[in-house]
Amino acid sequence: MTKAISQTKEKILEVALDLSSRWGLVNLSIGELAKVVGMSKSGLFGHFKSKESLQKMVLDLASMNFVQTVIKPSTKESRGVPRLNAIVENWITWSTDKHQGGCPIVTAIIEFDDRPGSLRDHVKILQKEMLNGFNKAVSIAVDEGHFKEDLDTDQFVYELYSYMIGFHIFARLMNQEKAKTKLRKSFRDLVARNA
Amino acid sequence: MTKAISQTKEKILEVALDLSSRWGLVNLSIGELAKVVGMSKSGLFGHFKSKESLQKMVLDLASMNFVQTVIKPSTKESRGVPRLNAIVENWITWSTDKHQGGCPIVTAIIEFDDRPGSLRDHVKILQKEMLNGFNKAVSIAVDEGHFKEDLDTDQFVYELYSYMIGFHIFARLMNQEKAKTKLRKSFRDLVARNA
DNA sequence: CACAGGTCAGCACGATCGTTCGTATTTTTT
DNA sequence: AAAAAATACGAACGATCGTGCTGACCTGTG
Repeated sequence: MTKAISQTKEKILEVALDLSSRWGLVNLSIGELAKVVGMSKSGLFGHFKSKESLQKMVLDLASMNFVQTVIKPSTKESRGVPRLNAIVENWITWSTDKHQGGCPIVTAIIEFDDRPGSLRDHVKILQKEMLNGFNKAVSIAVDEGHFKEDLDTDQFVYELYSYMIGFHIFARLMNQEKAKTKLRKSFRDLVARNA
Repeated sequence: MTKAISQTKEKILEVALDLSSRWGLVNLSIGELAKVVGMSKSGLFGHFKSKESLQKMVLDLASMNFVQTVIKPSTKESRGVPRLNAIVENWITWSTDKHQGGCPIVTAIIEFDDRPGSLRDHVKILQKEMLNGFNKAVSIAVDEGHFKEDLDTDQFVYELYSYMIGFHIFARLMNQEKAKTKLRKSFRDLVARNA
């Protein structure tokens, strides 16, 4: 399905991801990217047939990294609340330490929420996948008896997701040290009130 | 304190605000803006001495509009929870109907959260003012006896704010019709569990 | 050894960026 | 009415944008 990616291309995408986490995917410049990577603009461009294709690949790398950092480790925790808790903790790490500019997907979400085109569609799909994953994790917690039987999982996910985005802003823009505490408390309460 | 603003300048800023709600403040182009307004690039530019000054004024207009649309009408409601409820309802209107691209400040927050400079500082100040206002409104509700005496108002504001941002994303990117219902339910629960 | 394919640099393209300048026209002040 | 200030324009600036073309170098297959 997924073809092998050359070393150079991989290197380029990593740098591009880091840059776009800070400056956004829209403003990612090929010239600037080439300068940072240390190769010529046209040489770099040759790896992607268009800027849009580059952006899409950056987006996919971001998604892969997100799954690798936030989702996958959580599956090693036991089903239900512990697993949800791991997602929250991994999100804190991901959002704080993994990129210079925080979660690159959050940036993309806001950039593309009113920018029609194939990239918006792609972001939307990735986001829907993530929300579906959250939904499933919450459903598992219901099955495990951690939450009440008639839990509105969509509502639960909306609240959890909102807390996570809120954390991004409080921690990054407002530089609030206490953002982690706030997110953790919000999560504990969310779990408690739906048990 | 604030000097009068000419009609042309006002018109320019209104268009600029609408454009930037869709495409962001960073990507707001003076040439494109001039085209939409219907005047020359240099003529428009003359009103502002730099792009940064233009962006700052757009930001201030956004802030003024936000206060006018979301905050000020809420003060006509009775103190405490009704007033908070009005803020949420006005936010839904503001975020959905007032601009082509949703709340322009949300866009700016994400754009500038990792982009050092005077604009970031400005966004941060505006946001801090807003959060302080929220905090005060919540404190009033405590005084009115709507919430428990020992309420952690910072935590309350964090959760409320997160729900509002979450609404922006669910409604705009995900086009979820049910976003309004979700935000309203979240707010009702937030109020109930802190009463 | 020849040849094909891929990788990369150099150069150039048209477009657009923010900004400056000089100038004509209008408005305000004296 | 004369002088000063504000307003808007067209043209041009250097820089950078995404993209295409050409050719050198490298690698591996026949």
